[in-house]
Amino acid sequence: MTRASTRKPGEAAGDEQAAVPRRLLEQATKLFAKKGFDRTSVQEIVEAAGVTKGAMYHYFGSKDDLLYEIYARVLREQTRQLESVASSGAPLRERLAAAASDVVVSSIDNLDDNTIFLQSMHQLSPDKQKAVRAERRKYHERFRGLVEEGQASGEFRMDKPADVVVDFYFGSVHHLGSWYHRSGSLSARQIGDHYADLLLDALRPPA
Amino acid sequence: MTRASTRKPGEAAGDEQAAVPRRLLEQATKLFAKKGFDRTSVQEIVEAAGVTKGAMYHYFGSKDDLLYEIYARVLREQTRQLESVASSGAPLRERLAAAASDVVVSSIDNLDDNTIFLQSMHQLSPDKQKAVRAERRKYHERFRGLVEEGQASGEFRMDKPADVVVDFYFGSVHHLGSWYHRSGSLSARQIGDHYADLLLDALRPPA
DNA sequence: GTCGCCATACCGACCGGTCGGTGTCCAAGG
DNA sequence: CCTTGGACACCGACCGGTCGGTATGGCGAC
Repeated sequence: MTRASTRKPGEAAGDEQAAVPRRLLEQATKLFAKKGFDRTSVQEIVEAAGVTKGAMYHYFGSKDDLLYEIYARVLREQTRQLESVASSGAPLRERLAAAASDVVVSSIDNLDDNTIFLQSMHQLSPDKQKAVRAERRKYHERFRGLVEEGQASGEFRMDKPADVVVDFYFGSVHHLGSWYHRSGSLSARQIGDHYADLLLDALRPPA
Repeated sequence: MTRASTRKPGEAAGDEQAAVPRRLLEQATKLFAKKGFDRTSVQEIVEAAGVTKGAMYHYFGSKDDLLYEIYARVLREQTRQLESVASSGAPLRERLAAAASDVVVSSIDNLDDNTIFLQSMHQLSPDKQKAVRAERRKYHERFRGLVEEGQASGEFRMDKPADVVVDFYFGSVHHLGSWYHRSGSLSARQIGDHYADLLLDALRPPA
């Protein structure tokens, strides 16, 4: 009954039939963002992905694993992007502005992941939660390094601790999902640039 | 077995034996903040409060109601505080700075409520969620009014939409719970003043 | 008596995870 | 060429346990 089955397992199958693990992750992301982790049953996920529980527990050890994989994917991508921007040869202010704007744009592009991050992280098992926090911490530290660099060079004000500034900014970023809607009049890039402006201007030395 | 029961219901009972609804709300707040709404069973709440499910369902219609009451209490208090600060006769910048700093301090004083707000709002029934959002919206609009007032008078930059600025700032505030710890070296008021400074300085007209 | 307040016992729904089995493909043996 | 066997991918019925909510009854105050 399975059509087009002359396909190597694990192989990408054009753009019609995605691999099962990917479909699972994709649907789980949507459902977790819409109803929350605890309110989404494994049954719902597998139905949305068009498979059965057997398939899911074949690829993932638990429902927790599913959530963890979603996090890990997002974190890897954001860290990669930050590293690439932060280590370019551009002037500091430009690098910080680009990093600040980019993280907004990518957060909006993947609003679902962002929402899940916000709402469901504390529902992970303690050890996996620790792993996520560690990765996240590395990201924040890299970003903080940029702020400190500007403070050391005198470009930025020094009367605000860099870590407070970083938490201040990422609070704003993480909360995008609670108010941003595609139907709004501002594009993701516009929001990103506004946010980056606000951050950079808040960092100007006081008059 | 209930001692000291010669007490009018609804009456405050010294400082030893709080009223049952209050105890329920108090313990529910702690547990929701620690484990999340869905992970906290009604059984755990009533045990922590020293009563049984019969008592809880006598005072509250559902587990949802408990959560809703917690929200409503916080929102009433924050709105009251903002109104009082915003309508004083002080200069605009002082009023906005006070409002911005106060909301940080009160968010830190009640970190549990703040955490719950962040994590569990979407688990309310749709109509109650709507009620909470409406109240919250009123709060944001009042705050935005201050920003717009400063833009109209030329004190603040006009190239950033006021609602973006407000969402930017409250994102930061809502996320305090995810990083602030009492053990840190900064007091609630210090954080509040830093945040208010960052907001006010970000609003300075660009050079 | 009856009314507010609460305890106890219990129900039905549902959920994450398991487990024995099935269909398919490929490689080796004859 | 056909057979065998076993690795892989997946199915779906089922289980133990938990949870929100309810029905009933008791008890003290008026």
